[in-house]
Amino acid sequence: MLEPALRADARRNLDRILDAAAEVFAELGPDAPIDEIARRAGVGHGTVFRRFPTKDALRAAVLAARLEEMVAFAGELLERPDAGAAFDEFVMYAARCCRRDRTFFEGLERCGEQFPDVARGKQELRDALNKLIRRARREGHVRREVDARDVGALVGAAIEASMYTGRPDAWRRYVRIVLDGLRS
Amino acid sequence: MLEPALRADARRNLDRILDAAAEVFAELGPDAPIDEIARRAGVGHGTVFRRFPTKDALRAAVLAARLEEMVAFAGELLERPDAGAAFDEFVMYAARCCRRDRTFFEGLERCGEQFPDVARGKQELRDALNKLIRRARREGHVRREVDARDVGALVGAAIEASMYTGRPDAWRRYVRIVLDGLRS
DNA sequence: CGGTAACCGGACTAACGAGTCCGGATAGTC
DNA sequence: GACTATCCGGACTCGTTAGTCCGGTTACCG
Repeated sequence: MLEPALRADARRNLDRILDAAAEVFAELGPDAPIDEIARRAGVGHGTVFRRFPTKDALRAAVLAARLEEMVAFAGELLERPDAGAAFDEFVMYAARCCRRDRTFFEGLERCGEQFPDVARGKQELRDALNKLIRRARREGHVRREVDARDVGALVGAAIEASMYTGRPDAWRRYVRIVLDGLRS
Repeated sequence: MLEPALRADARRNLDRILDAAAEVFAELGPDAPIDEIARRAGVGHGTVFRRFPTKDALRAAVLAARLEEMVAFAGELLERPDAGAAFDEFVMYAARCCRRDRTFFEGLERCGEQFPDVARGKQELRDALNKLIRRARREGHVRREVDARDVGALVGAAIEASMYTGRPDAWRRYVRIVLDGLRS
């Protein structure tokens, strides 16, 4: 980044804001009030708006960071010899991400193509996941017509489902049901 | 109901409000503004509030009506000889309901136990669905530990998922994947 | 240290949506 | 057709939240 080196206090506050935003969005969903984020970051809300012109921009920044992590992890899994296990592991990992942050999935859709970082992250994640799927398919571990979008959607759905039912521990079971369904 | 016979105009407006509410909630989600409902019903919003003291109450009325329909349909399916097919058909029917109205599932959770009509409808639906599941299980059509809550949540979530992905036509495929997963 | 550019926070505006209320209109009754 | 209980709609209040702005403060650099 070619930002002209943020002043030390500004840098610190920016980090705090990002952390707080991730936390608050995760807890309260994508419509969480900015004031709550500022409060938790120990900062006036004017400070939030100087860094991020709109709430959408802040959401996008949080999402982009998370996407980057996921892409990196998917890359690691592509090195694993057992394609089926790698696929399953990624799905479980993605499920945990969705679980930690119910904003994640909904946010991805909302941010549309408006934010280049998010758009790029989405594309990279899809590409990586598609590679995992193709490998797993060769081993008969995933049924034909399924692709990254489908898997993403269904996993997100399973997590939301486990929230809805008031059985937050059911998520593993639900993800496994979906994995079985994906097999054929 | 022992309401002392609504005046003709009042009755007409009440019906319009309920229709409009169902339509608007379906389109805009459970946070849809009351003003929009009033506008579509061709009525001032004061009129809406006289019938339903809060937005929650209006939502509850819409939900209760829908639940009643679903319970009736489940009852019919229990007469069918082929338990597996009946179960599948109910799931597809429920999916169509969720699809028509994205408020439906989320609304059910929000309305908690606050509204007796909704609570009763939920219970009746769960009971009926559990009967369908038990019958289907005897035919090996549904795996062990699954119950009505699980099925409802997974189906609802699968529908939402198909919306998110920007592939609104994928819902049949997703529901089928879930059904396969439920089989074992 | 002192000067200055950058930063901070909170008071402010504007928009929006839920719920209240009352003056005027209307349906039903005799 | 007139009377009255009921209903209607829109103007109003109130609370919430996104986004703006500026007076005061603080970190960096020489």
